[in-house]
Amino acid sequence: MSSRTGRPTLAVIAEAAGVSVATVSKVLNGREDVAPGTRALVQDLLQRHYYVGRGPTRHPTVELIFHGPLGAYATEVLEGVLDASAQAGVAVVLSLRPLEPPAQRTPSATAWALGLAAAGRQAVISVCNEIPAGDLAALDRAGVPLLVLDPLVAASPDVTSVGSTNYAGGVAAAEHLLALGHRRAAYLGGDRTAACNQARFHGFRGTMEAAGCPVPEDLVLHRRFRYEEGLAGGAVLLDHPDPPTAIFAGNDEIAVGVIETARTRGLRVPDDLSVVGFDDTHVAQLSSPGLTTVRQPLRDMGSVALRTALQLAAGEPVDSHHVELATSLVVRNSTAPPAPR
Amino acid sequence: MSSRTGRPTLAVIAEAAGVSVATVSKVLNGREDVAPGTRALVQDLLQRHYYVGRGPTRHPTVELIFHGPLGAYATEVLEGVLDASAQAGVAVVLSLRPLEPPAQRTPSATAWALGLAAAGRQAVISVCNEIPAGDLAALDRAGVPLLVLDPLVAASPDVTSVGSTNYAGGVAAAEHLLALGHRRAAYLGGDRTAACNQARFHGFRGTMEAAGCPVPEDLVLHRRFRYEEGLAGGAVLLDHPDPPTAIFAGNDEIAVGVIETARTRGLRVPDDLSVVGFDDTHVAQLSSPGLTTVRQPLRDMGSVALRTALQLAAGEPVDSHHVELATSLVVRNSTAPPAPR
DNA sequence: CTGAAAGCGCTTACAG
DNA sequence: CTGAAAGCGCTTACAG
Repeated sequence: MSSRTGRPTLAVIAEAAGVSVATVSKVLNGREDVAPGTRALVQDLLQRHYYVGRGPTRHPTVELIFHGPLGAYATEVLEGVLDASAQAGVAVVLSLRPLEPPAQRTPSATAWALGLAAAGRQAVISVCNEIPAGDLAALDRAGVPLLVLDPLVAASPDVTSVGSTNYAGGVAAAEHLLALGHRRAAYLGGDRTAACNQARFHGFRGTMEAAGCPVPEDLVLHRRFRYEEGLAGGAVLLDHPDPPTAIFAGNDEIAVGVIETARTRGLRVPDDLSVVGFDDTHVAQLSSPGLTTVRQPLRDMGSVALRTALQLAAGEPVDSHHVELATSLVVRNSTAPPAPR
Repeated sequence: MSSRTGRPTLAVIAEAAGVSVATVSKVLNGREDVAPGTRALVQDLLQRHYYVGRGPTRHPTVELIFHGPLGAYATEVLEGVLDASAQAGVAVVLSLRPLEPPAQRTPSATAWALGLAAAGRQAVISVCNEIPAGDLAALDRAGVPLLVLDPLVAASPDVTSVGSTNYAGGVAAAEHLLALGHRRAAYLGGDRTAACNQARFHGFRGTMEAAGCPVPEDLVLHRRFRYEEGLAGGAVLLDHPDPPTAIFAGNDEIAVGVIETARTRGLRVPDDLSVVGFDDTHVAQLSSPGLTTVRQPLRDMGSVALRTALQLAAGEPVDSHHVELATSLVVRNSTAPPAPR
């Protein structure tokens, strides 16, 4: 019947419960001044009738924003966010917001942020981006909290963010290669300005250096986090008159590109060249040979991001404005001791 | 000021426009009985004040549902859906709904569908699934239209769906291999019951047969659309006493698995074995050698799906309860003439 | 084409 | 702890 009549109203519930509309309203709004028995009864009836009210607050949503093309990285993050959101009973609205010069952006940052607030977003999760100051201010004015996942710029105290231990990951990659006996290793990274890229590089270079195997400057390349850059950057490194015996790539896609370039030159991986990636996305598993890589717990990062975003939305204090989840080395078949000279 | 006062109300707009609240309400609801000048004025003011009203209908959303783990396939579909949704001004809520036995499902189909309706979903897009009859009926009762993208079961007139020309894709794969001179080809497909898998297989087998090169029954395997199945299924096919010179895989992931298995056996692709995939996702490009594959326009399918879903939501008639977008063969380096015997 | 007035669904300050 | 009553934001049938 209630399906015939459309959505149930408070009046219907009140009628069924034998209480006033006001009381039902109180239960709905979590007021304290309701007797436990009454509350339980009303809550039960609300459920039974699939009461849903109106307005977006009844159906909380979080906006998850990616800024570039979606790849294997996005996929893992997404699964983590969706897992946590299902548990929290929050819907996730996905959107793509390419990073354009502010002037070209439509709608303006203000309209965009107000639109999100109006649509009832509890919070915004922005993945892997250097969020424009304009957007940040607009979100703030609109009262929508922001959480940055895997921030591209060093974590500022103004912005809450979740990342992984990129520096430690770089250290682990170096230690692995050193243990195998490599003394001459190269770094082929992603965007020079990205904090994660910098941290990976510094962990790697510092560890190699401390072991007496400094990474020569001309074996360090910062490109972009893409397969094509692995292809091209790998070629540059392998063209070196004294080429490296191992290459640590800024992410898995770059690593797979390097492997492909090695292959086209008749080099065998790992016999003639060792390659280490970063991320441990699906592409690392599909790679041939299987890619030794530094695993980022992207799924967990997604889950933590969502939960933290909801904390911010609820006005609860967060433990720290930036947390990092642990990376770990996953050894597969793309690394081996260097070929004897 | 309006930011201080919270969201603007109709009264604010009416005041600013010098008309009554009733008139503003009419403009908002698209009523006819408003003078064009008045309408324009009010609409302008509504914009300026970022009027947003309340209730979900002001902020239309479409629910996009995936049923398995997200992979490269999902990524492409997603981008297409998001493209179209940005243009249409509709938010996309993403969710994962694993296909479990109905009894184990929480919440029940009814509660789930009513929840979607209550949250204001204009429509549901379900990707690649055999939608349980219970869900279907529940959505229907809740008044939420459903669109299936790449349906796993043959398109029934009750359900609107968007797919691609799988049969033609199978034909194209066969023709390509035949043109290269292959006479003994195998099929390593995905789920036997999936309509898309069946269509690919039948197009392939029929074309091979018509050319006088029937595909032997023991060179046909239906497994699942996964890399691991390519690994294992490829081994079975290559273990055949009279192994095929080419394998047509049900999707790219399977194809990459086959290539890997070939490699571990010292077979070179394409010299010793040709492999054709299906989908042309990112994994086909990352594959080494680059994978020859039948391209599904997954992005376009996503866009069409969203637009069609909105048509259904608006009660507009759709051209056909099922449309298929064209597949096309993308030739890369995993196919070549068979090695001379 | 416009708006006064009645009404709907909900919330809240307050009396009991 | 409960609910009558006032009020808010919006919609709509209807009079002009």
